[in-house]
Amino acid sequence: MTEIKEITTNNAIDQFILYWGDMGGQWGVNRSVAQIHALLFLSTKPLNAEQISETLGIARSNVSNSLKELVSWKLIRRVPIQGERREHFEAETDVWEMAMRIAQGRKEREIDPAAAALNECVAKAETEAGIDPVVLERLRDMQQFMDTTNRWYVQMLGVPKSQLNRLMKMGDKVLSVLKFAGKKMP
Amino acid sequence: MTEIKEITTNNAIDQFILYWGDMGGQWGVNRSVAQIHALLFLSTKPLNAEQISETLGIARSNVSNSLKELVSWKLIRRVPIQGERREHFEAETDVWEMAMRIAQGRKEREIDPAAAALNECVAKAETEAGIDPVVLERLRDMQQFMDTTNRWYVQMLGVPKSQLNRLMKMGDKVLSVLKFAGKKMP
DNA sequence: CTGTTGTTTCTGTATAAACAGAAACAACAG
DNA sequence: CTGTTGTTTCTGTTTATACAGAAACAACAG
Repeated sequence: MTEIKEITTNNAIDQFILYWGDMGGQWGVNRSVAQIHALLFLSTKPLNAEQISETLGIARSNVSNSLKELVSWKLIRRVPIQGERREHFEAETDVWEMAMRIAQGRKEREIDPAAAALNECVAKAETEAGIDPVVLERLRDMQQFMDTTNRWYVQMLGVPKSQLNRLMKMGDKVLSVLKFAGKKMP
Repeated sequence: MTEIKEITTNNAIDQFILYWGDMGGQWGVNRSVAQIHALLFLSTKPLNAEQISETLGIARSNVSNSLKELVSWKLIRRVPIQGERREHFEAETDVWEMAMRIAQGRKEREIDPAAAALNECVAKAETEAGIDPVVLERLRDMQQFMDTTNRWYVQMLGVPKSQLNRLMKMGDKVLSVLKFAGKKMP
């Protein structure tokens, strides 16, 4: 495994790590975390912090923190290796499982607090004198939307992967099966 | 409308703007953009850049740029006002429409490029000698997952709001209607 | 108890993003 | 043509985040 920080990156694995790295950046995840995840995702055997640090050219401490974060997301797990003192890690390789875990994490860390904040706002608006009814309505719409989305989200997280897969593959065909009125694209 | 940068923020509208502002921060959107969006979302009449700048205590230039970005996301639109020289703006207030626009924007700016990068990686891996078949398989799984998700996403974006709403409200009941085998939560 | 190995927390530095204010630009009225 | 009003782009500063390296800490072997 080469030092992937170098400019010359010609093999697919390194490129994937690089891409995944700054893709993470665009999301809330920082580069180190995303790169480590990518590395473990493509690794055929568990790796320890040392190896990761060397492979990616990331400081040992940084690796340690990033691993902790990835574990908390349940995207990787500690794996005890026979006759080895130090901890090894391997990634969840089932992509559906992965996606579910990420979705779960984002829900807890971002969506739920946002919903709570919104509820607070609506509650305050309701007791507040002199608030324009139109404004109140908009806040309520927003709240309701968030609520619906959230419920849906939770339920989907509970659906087994295989069924979810099938459901998504159906795409908008579900609509015709459910015999909803109206045409596609109004 | 008070200067919402102040610490004392007791009314619901300002609080919403504040929340929305750093909620945006957690997403890819910066605070200014999100705050302006929030302000317009709750405003009962179109506002011009000047008013926004004063209300939020954000530099005129910053407001201008943020407005441009919001327009590009189609979350707000320019509204000509009778007998007024300067441009006014109003927000899309239908929350479903709003969500669709955001989803659309994120797809174009983030998901599509990510998918393209991934395809490149897989292509490279396929021509590459000495790549572990397991690794190749993982990359392909990832690619396929992304593809499925993407297609689904596109199709859902084409579904009229009312139907989407109904669909989401059904939640996991769709599964039983579709008579999928297997139980919920394996 | 002391040396060794591995992990975590802390601290300063570098990097990138957001932002204000200024300058440049455009449209128009008189 | 010139002054006025509004908009956009540019530039330097501020602020937040990521990060490396050091220090502190823990577990254990001998």
